[in-house]
Amino acid sequence: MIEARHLRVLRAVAHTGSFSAAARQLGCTQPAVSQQVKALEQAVGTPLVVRVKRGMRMTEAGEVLIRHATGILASLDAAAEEVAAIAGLRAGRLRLVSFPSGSSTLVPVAVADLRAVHPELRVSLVEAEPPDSAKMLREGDCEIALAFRYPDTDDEPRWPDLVVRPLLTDLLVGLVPAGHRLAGGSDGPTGRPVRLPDLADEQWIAGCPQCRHHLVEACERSGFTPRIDFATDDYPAVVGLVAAGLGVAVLPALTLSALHRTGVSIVDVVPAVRREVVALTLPDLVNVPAVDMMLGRLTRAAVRTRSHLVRR
Amino acid sequence: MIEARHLRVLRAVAHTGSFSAAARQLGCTQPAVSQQVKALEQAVGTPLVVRVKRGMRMTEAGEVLIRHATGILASLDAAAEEVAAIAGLRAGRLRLVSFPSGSSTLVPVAVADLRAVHPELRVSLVEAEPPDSAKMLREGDCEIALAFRYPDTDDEPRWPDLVVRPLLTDLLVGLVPAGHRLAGGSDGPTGRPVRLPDLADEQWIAGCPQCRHHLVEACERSGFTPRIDFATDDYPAVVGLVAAGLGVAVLPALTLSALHRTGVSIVDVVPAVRREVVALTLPDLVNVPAVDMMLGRLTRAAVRTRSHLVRR
DNA sequence: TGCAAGCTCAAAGCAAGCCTTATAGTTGTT
DNA sequence: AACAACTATAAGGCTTGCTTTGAGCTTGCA
Repeated sequence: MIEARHLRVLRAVAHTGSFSAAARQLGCTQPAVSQQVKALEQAVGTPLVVRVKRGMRMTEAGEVLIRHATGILASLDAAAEEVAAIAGLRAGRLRLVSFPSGSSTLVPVAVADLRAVHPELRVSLVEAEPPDSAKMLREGDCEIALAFRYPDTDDEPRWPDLVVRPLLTDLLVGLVPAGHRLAGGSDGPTGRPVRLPDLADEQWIAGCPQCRHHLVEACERSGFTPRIDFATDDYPAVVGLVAAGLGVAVLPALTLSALHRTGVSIVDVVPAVRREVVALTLPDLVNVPAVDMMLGRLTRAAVRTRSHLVRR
Repeated sequence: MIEARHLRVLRAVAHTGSFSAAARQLGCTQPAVSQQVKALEQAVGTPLVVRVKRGMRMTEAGEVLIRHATGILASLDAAAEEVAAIAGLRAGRLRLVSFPSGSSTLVPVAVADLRAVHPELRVSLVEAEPPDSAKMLREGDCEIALAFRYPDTDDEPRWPDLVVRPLLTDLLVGLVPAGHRLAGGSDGPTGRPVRLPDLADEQWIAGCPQCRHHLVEACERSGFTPRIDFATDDYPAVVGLVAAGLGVAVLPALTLSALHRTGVSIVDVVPAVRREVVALTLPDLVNVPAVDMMLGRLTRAAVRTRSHLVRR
């Protein structure tokens, strides 16, 4: 079986015309070259070089093999270079999946951050909610999935087969129309914290399915079932609906950080309800440079975003 | 450094989708595959396969490497096949150099014999006299050189650095015009043998330079200097000149075996003078299948030719 | 639910390959 | 004639590669 090492040695011999010179070029000793050539000759079943008084000469088989070797070794180098480019973040592609409020907050910051250092790395983004995003990750449709979980209600180790990198802890805040009896200011929770039962009689506007599901559970733990009149994934719409006085909402603060909040008032909710925003990836992928780098940038983005979030 | 072995393993893994299946395909155990993949991943600095629940999946770097690997391995196979074709005499080229009387007698028989078995092998022939033919061989201009030597006068080990394969022992015979006082029949030495001094007073027609040189030496050892009126490499011309009664000649029997010998009479010369016809090649080349095969065919041709030669 | 089969990984033992050093033999050069 | 350069060979050490064995895990079937 012909190995690349054989071809490298043969090429050096053909190029230099001597075993000793080839050894110097390859950075090894002359007997090593001698042995490799002999091994290759035995592998192909015919002599490749002929020792003539003045230096070496190739046999016909040797010439043929050299002609192939140059191309093969060039292809090998090209392959190594291309892989190295991917490993070195000078090329390649990284596929992200994120839930909507993550893709509008953490992801843009992290991607911009990464692009400043590695502009050649192509990053793609698809939106999906947590149950689906982990599935996409497992099926190889992306390398990193941003997801969230509600630690207090979900069974704790939620993705046992995945690498879970915590990014930030998001806080659920209440959203009431400006002028509402519970309203504070519009730029932050300036009014008194509200308890969920205080909102038992309100009309509700809910967000994404999982958030809605968790909201209903939280309310039921507080002793009432929220009357949900609207449910939409579109958070600007939620804000608009609340501002129009059509109801109240309890949303993750992260969803609000990228929105205009005119006409609404944000209030703290007690007891505090948190959801944990995490980045998920496959165990094998944490060693992929692009994945590792992006995870780091997401963490940095989370740190920065955290301080910009609606304050506790 | 990427080795061909790595690529073969990676290709098997990518093709089968599992380490175990790849091991079965490669004829080794599964840990061997696992180790090779790990070694390759370490060599390129990034994971190449990601272990997902159902089988294996390639990372982007893995996909890139696989894409190159198919081409590289195909090139390697093609190279091995081409070299094997040369080694197996299904292709390639063999360059012969021969002195004229060899190229008109031994070579055609041997080449035809070889071609019957290996029609794809291309054989080329160039004519050169012994001093030059050995030089061409040493300089790589041919693989086999047919040459001759006069054992009794030349210093015995004439080509100490070459492989000398004796083919046949050629006998020098006299050539006199039909009807000459020493003439016998025309198809063989039917007359009495002649001694060189018997020809001291004749006019001489000489052959190639080396033969002429040796002829002069032989005559001088017999006590006279031949009067050489004509000297030519063209042996048909020599026969013609003798037939025309312009002189006598002493030629190797081999040179006559391919010629019409009308008008001349062949006589033995005593004491017998012999030249040894040999095939020369470089020591390394005897292991080249085409060379080895051709040397064998030349030997067979010599055996057959010997019995057709003008008899003792 | 329990069991069997298949897959992967990790560790250890063994064999093979590779490289090195040292030596001898040649050739060409000073 | 001595010297320098080159190659082939042998022996030793070391790395590498492969196999075996055992364990953990998931999947599929009973």
